[in-house]
Amino acid sequence: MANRAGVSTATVSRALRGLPSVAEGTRLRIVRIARELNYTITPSASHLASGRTRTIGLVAPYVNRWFFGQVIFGVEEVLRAKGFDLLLYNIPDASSRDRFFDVMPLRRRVDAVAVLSMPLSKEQAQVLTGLDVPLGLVGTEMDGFACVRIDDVAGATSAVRHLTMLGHRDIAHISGGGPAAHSFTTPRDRARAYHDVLEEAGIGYRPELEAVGDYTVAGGERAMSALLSGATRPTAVFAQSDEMAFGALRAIRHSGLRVPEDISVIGFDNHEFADVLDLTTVEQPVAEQGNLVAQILLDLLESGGKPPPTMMLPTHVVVRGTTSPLRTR
Amino acid sequence: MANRAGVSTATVSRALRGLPSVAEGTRLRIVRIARELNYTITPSASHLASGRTRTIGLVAPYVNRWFFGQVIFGVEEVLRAKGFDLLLYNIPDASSRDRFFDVMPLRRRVDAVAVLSMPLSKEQAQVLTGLDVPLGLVGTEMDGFACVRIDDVAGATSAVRHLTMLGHRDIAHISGGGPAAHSFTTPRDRARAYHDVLEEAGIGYRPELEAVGDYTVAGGERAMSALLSGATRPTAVFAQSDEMAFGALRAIRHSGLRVPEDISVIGFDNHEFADVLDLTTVEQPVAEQGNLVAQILLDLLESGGKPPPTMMLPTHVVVRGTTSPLRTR
DNA sequence: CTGAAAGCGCTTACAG
DNA sequence: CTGAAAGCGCTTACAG
Repeated sequence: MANRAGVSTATVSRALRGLPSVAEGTRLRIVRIARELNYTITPSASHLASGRTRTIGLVAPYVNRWFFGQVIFGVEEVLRAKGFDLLLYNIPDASSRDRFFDVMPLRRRVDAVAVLSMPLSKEQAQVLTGLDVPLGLVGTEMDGFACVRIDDVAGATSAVRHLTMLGHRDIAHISGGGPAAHSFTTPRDRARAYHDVLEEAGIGYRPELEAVGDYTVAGGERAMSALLSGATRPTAVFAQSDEMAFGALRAIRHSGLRVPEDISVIGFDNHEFADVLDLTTVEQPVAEQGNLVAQILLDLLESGGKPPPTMMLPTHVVVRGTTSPLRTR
Repeated sequence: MANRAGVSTATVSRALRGLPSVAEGTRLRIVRIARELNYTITPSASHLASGRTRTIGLVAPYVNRWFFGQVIFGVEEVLRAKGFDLLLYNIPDASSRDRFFDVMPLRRRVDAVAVLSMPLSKEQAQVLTGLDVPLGLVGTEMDGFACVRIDDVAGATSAVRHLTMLGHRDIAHISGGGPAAHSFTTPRDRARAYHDVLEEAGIGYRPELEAVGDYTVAGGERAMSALLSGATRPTAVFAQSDEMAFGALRAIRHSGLRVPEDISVIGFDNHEFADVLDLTTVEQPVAEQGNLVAQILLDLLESGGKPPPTMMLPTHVVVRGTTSPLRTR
């Protein structure tokens, strides 16, 4: 390529990267010849020489769930526009997670890392910090990461208040996260909001109105079935995710009860199917969180500096057909 | 690292890759020291020297739709197990597609490429072939690619036959793909099966019973609305995807009709929400197609050779609550 | 079983 | 504005 154009490889490199220190004529000629020869810079060689990979690592606990697909979409969109590549790591279970943090395939492979909504142990966070690249985090918060999230407390508060304002008092809660829930902000914050709203409404907390899902439809269905066979039948349910709310809808209808006449249901996320199933829910911007974290990482790469303060994106209740005022039986 | 262990870099390289030509004691010592020093081989240097990237490129038209999320999951799962990395490219629209094939960011970056269910022009296929790496294709078929797919004709045939066997004759069709449908196997094959089954059942084809969706819920809803306002009201509908079937269900219920009493609906895919919405559908293995294509590419990388013949995975009808025998009105 | 040496294809001071 | 040269961190014949 270089001798074909009659210049040194250094000049080819500079021309193709658009550095200003190349004569316009030279640049044009080199670019033309590069096209003719179908020549591309070899990224590995470039990385080795410059230290920059122009690649971002994306670590996700799931790639085949709606929320994560949306965030991945958002991240990829921004990266592609800037000519960055995306290396995707899916670590859906404990063993793959352990293996990932042990092997750390990201080492010397990426310029920055984005982690999608998942609980990280201190040790895991340290491994990432040890990469010595900008770190982003979506959906939760942690020291040393550039965080993009929603205010889960505010979102869940508005959901449960929606129910109390409709007159409901026997409000059940389908929580997420199981035993690890207390260590992860999402389930913890949403649960806290549920408790606080009941408290402030003078209703008080009744453990028999809580059941654990795992952010899946099946989990929500199981949780709702358990609630329905309890001593107090709730007149309303707050599910920590739409997927669990969908499961709850199924369980309620299976039991012969009607929504919202007998039981109101509100979810969280505004999943693409919330509209289809006419589910009242709390909307959060999802792809946007992906966009934002990618943009922040690219900025950090360009300008250096510390991670900016956490960005909180707004949520709001979308009222649809699964909630209605309490009817006295 | 090398001098820390008192050996040459060549030996470190050999030991860490587990080559047999290293004394056991030496290998153990090197591996231990590597752990202590948190040392990892720099992939770019390795690539530059060896020509192997241990990275697969995955090109998808969508990353935030159920089908694609499942396939990506399947591909990633196999790659991770083998220590390969996954570079993800999402090209959802014409402009990003053009740009992708023009810039070809995969060049000199990956050992193999998997393309997920999307129509490729001759030129685009040639660009990929020009990469000179093993190529995989999921969901459709093309020369030069290792293909993993289902038999769309067989799947759609079983769907439409399910309706004819229930006595339906006014069977509508919600097709996918719009104007480009004829150039892509998925919509074309499924449409052909619809026509053929009607033919063989002596029913014949009526254009007013066909409407175009675009594989989305909204598209299916629009298509169904159009069908309902047509001259002939269908008693059954075959939608080319579950997402479109979900939209159809909505449109039908909005119009005051009941499913399956007034209209039977069958979809295609067995989407995770088909069960939730009690939709009769044609199940296809999705993550498995991702597993398979990844495995084939890795095999090709190891053994060289030509792409194996197309693998066809089985489909079958899952009968749920949205289809029932024709009732005479 | 191990090492010295060349080379993979770039980028980056340095010099002019 | 451009080039020569060193160097990035590996792998791979080749030799022993």
